[in-house]
Amino acid sequence: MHRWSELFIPTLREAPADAEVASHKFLVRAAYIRQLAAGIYSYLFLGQRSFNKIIGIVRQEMDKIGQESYLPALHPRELWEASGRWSVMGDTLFRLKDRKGADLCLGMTEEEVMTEIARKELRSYKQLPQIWYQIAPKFRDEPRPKSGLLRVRQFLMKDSYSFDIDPAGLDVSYLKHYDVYRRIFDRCGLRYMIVEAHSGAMGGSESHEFVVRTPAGEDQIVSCENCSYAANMEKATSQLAAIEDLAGDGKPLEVHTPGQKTIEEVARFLGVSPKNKIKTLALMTTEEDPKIGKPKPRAVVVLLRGDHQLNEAKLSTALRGKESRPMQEEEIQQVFRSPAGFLGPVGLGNLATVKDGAFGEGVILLVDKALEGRKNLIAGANRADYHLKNVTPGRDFEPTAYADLRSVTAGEGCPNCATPLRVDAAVEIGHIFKLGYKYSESMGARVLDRKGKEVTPIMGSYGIGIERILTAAVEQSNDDDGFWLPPQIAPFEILVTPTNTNEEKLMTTALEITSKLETGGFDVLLDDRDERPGVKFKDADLVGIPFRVTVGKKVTEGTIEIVQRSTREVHDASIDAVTDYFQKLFRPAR
RNA sequence: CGGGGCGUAGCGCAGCCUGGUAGCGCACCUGCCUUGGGCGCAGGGGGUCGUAGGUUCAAAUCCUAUCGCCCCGACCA
Repeated sequence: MHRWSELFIPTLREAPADAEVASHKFLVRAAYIRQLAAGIYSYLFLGQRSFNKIIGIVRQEMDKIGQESYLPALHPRELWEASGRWSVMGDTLFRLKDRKGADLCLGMTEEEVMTEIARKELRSYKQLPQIWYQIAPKFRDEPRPKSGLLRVRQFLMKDSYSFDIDPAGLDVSYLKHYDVYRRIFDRCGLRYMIVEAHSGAMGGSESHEFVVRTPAGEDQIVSCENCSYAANMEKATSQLAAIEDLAGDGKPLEVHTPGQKTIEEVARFLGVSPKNKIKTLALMTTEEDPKIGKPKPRAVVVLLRGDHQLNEAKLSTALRGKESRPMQEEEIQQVFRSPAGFLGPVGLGNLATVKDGAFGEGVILLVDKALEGRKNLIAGANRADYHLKNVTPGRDFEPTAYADLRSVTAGEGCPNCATPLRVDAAVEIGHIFKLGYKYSESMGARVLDRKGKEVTPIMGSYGIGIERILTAAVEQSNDDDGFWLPPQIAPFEILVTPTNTNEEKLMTTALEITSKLETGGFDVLLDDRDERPGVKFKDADLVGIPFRVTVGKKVTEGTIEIVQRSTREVHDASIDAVTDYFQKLFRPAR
């Protein structure tokens, strides 16, 4: 029997001053977690119990499609160099040296280790498909840990990896995960959405995120309330209302725009809408120079409609997976021979073209599709205090390529049905995606197919953030006094509260009810502390347990109270009927 | 990485500007009292003022450095 008086549940009356989001405040106040360092948390008794419940559900469902394993968190550098991620991951990868000076890192995910096992052990198509998973800590040296458990440097992840002989096989493994994830999140009692996601630059063909809408979230998701369209911001597209082009049929014409640098300033100065203006962004990327075998900088110019925002994930896709950064002032001078603020595409020499799917020499000029077919736009003249009128893409400059580069905003038309889209913040709790051949190829995993030919297995990878399930649940269900969890993931399902432990009748009844409920298969916590009722009720409201049985004065009439935390609904039940009551209530969920 | 803020008892904070005995509320311990929404009275314990250096007769307070934590930004040229 779990007696509160003997347990370590240090609830707090006040939240730590630096807690901003509800889940952070309440998980600390309710004694689920304590912070050890930035983005690093200890899980106390209640928190760990809740995580164990979540892990239990995840494990039970994952066992239906995969095999559990447990991989090291400490990885040798060589493994990550083989996949190329040692350099790609930058400072987000925790790195350390052992006593001999050998480089190691702490795993962020385990593609390398899983693929290493596959490379060494898998020989034949007969061994495929495989789905291997684990539930283990992951480490990421986030530039900015924040929001309690939402963005941390160490966290628990269920990660799984599939190996298939061909893309059709991958489709099956992917779908299995899709279905199992739905069961997992359903069982965890979350209200979640499934959205199309950016699959990363390297060959990922399909990807879905499982998200929970909450203002505390860091993801932006775009969804349609009319049809089923839903995607995250990195992937979302929309239909745009037609824009009336400015009149004019001449060649580009310089106009004096003294000191007018920003889109808004220029538009106001010229009396036009930002929608008739071109936004010119100057960026630098790096690429391998085949002649010298070393990376060299490469200029990228991006054009967007004046009121649109660049989406970096889409840009990265358009650049074949390369990262980029804004140009420095000197670099802008070099490429444009113009101060920032008056940049434009007209007259840019040395533009790259695309041949055989690769960029040729020169400046890469990427133009957002929203500018395709537009006419008579305003753009910078590459000269201080001047802009150009009558700029028409395709006539006055030739883009290297048109691409979808902009972020969708709320109210734009759904790509399927034109209904205005909504944009919401959300927490990502799960992500599945088709990796393709990236790791199996780079790390040299090969199997023989039916014909005895060597082929590279195709992979998928799939993650679930354990802590985020709890965090999202708290964000979804809280009020001023605390939060309530779905019984399936709550540390306890029922809290039994005798209002006065000094009254023998109350205590014996509370003990009796507690043990009956336990016998009935419920997880029960008995609040046997010698505290005033107010204190116990406040704690009861705080700690996330979805039901409370109050044992008070009415025991003399053979009655106790059952309180549902979510609604605060109270009803009386006879002492003998308590177990029955919960059995009926819980049966649908069990 | 850029900008801002904060480090004083377990938690929340005051004191710092204007240098001179380290305080308040909650929590904790003891006793009494109370028992349906963080009750009351009395007594008590607990702090290297983040760390290091400097200025000074004297530093929580002024100066410098450093570490930690939080927030905003890191795209609109």
